[in-house]
Amino acid sequence: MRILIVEDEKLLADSLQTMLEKKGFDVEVAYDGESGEEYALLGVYDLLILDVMMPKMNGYDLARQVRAKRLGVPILMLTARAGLEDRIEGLNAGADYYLTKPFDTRELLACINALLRRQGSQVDELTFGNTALDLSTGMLVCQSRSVRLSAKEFDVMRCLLQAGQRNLSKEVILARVWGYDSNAVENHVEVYVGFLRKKLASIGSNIRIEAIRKLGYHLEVAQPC
Amino acid sequence: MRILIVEDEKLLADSLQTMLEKKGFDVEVAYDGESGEEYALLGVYDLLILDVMMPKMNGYDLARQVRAKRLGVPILMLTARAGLEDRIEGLNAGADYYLTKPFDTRELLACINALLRRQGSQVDELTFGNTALDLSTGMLVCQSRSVRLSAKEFDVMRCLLQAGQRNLSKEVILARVWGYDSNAVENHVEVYVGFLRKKLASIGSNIRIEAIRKLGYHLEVAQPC
DNA sequence: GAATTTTTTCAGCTTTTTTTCAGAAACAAG
DNA sequence: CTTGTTTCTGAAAAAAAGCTGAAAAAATTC
Repeated sequence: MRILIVEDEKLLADSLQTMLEKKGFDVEVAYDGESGEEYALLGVYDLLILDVMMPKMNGYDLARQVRAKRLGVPILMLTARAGLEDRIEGLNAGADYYLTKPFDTRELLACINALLRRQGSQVDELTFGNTALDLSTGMLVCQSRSVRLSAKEFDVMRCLLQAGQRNLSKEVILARVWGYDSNAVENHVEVYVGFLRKKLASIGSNIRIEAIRKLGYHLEVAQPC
Repeated sequence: MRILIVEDEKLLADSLQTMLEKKGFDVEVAYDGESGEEYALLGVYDLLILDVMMPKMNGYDLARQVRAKRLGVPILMLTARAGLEDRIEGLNAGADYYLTKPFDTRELLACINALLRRQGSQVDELTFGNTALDLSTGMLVCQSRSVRLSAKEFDVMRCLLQAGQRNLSKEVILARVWGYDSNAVENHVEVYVGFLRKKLASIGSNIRIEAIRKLGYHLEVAQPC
């Protein structure tokens, strides 16, 4: 997830960069409007954070340049100018959010998440070992390989991932996936665990679904023997 | 462009409605959280404007419900609660913008425009892969070749393009194209997806309309194998 | 009002998913 | 080692979801 910060207050820019990098973003910084434009127009970023008042080119004009080039990247305006007119100008120039300095770190992060979520570039997933279940597409992903899970496979896998290393009885899985009052039997769970084990193996996952007699299932990371 | 306002202060709600209708939007209003939820989950709106403090269900929970149902509709939170924690909760609940009362009409409009712009609702062309849908002529264009889409084909294609790589359930397509109260059935969507696939192929588009069982459809760029 | 286009309906087909079942394998206890 | 139970598994049947072509109905155009 690549973020470009365009901000002339070096101190603020750098602390922002540090903070966002800690959160796992890939951050680059430009210290004036013109070089900011140069970077932004590369079109490689998932989010732009722009200051308004900057040397050489202000944030509004930079936003307009970006939009004129038809780049759809979300833009977060970050500025000390709190006036109503400023906010309106910012939004009309093509910004997607207008945040006023001084701002709280958690609020900034919430904004960033909201903007990335909207772009669909934020994935929500459950992970265990080297494997992730993408909750929006129902794909089981391990490094570069992935398989699609059917609806029931997905439900069972999600239960297991939510429980993690904790144990889950077949009864509970049955109730959560097939419903409390269905007439499904425990063999259904066994069959689906079988399906899942095959698919996990097919993408080279190190997740093992471990059975414990009379108790149920739980996940483990396979030991390299 | 359909907007749903969920707001219990009748006076405010109605003046908002009037104002937005003057601007050419198609506006509906719900006066409490529960009926708001009912409307919102129909999936037919292009924007939700939610108050936070409401009888029966608050705006945060409503936003969470909408997101839980995987609806990507933009949400604008409109509220008197100006606190930092409130803003953060709102954004994390799934809102896209947090505007504090009292607000200026022009600012609200700028926000609405920003949100709709992001959805691609105000451009005159939607593109994906090597193919574009011209919204003014209803032509599907791929390089030099193009076909005209019928009205329904156009509506379905627009939904799909707006969602892009994100998934769209048949239910939502049905609601957006045929209306939530029509007696259209899911096979209609299947038939139209069939029509669109034929037309896409006929102009050499690299867009594939991918079906995912139980989930719906989404677009992909066909890989050159 | 005839011709054309668009939309709806529907039945049958293919594919995928889910269920069923019976036998094999694994395990724990005596 | 045997026994009884539990879990695993592969194959087959059943059900569900999606696709498609053709025809009927409705709307639009000329």
